[in-house]
Amino acid sequence: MAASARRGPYFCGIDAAMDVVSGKWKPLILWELHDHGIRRFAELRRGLPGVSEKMLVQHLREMEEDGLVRREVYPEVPPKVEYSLTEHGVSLNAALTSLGEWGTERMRRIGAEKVSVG
Amino acid sequence: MAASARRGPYFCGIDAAMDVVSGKWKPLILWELHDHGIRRFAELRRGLPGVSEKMLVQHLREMEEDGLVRREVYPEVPPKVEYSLTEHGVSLNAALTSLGEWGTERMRRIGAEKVSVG
DNA sequence: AACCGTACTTACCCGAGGGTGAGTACCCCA
DNA sequence: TGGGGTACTCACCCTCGGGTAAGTACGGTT
Repeated sequence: MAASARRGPYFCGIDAAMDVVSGKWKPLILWELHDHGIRRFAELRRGLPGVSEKMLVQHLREMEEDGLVRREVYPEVPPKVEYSLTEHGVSLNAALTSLGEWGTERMRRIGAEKVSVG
Repeated sequence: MAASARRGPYFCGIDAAMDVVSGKWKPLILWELHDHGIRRFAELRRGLPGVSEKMLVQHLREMEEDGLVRREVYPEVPPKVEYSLTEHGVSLNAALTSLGEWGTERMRRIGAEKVSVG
């Protein structure tokens, strides 16, 4: 508890949306889940080069709380947990596409590099 | 110097766009300038309830560096500085509208309050 | 018996982002 | 003469987001 002071009050819609997406890895998680449909914890970890397990768990939990991500646990002996997007997660992703295009255009403009997976 | 480690490398376009918008007041500044066209420093300060002068200057400078904001100084005796959006600022604002709509919808869903201007 | 892989939790630490409050130079107005 | 308005700068402080590293319970592999 005392985890987050989220859920407003907000200045505007942008503010409310940013609250949910702010976090170093959240847009990437969103994209990864949108791209693959369903991902297990370790798959996500491998898909986000550089993320720590702590942050991945933490972000996933917050996104679950915010209704963006669905978490399904299989009570098997080697643990198995599957993550996927809810309809709200999907629609958020859609709302982010134009921003993504703007960012891509900006990267082109300023000649920024992409992070390499190494 | 040593001001910002911005300008990538980025994971993706979202990342590049978020870099430019991340900052407590930046989306609000963007909106305020889009809404009024041209604003002076003190007008912006009054338009963003709660912002400190330090943060306002700092954000405006970064947004100027990032090519979002145009800063015009009039060498008058009571200082006069006018801020407005560049074409990149305008297009970023446009790219943010769908996100803003998503956020507004989310506020409605969770029943979040708006910040009151007092 | 030792080690890897699953999906985490816990404790600790650091730097940056942001807030507070003061100072600056000049003018206008009461 | 003093207070308010213009647009800032500077120094200090403090929270918190994020990183590192270790521990956990269980089984399959070598």
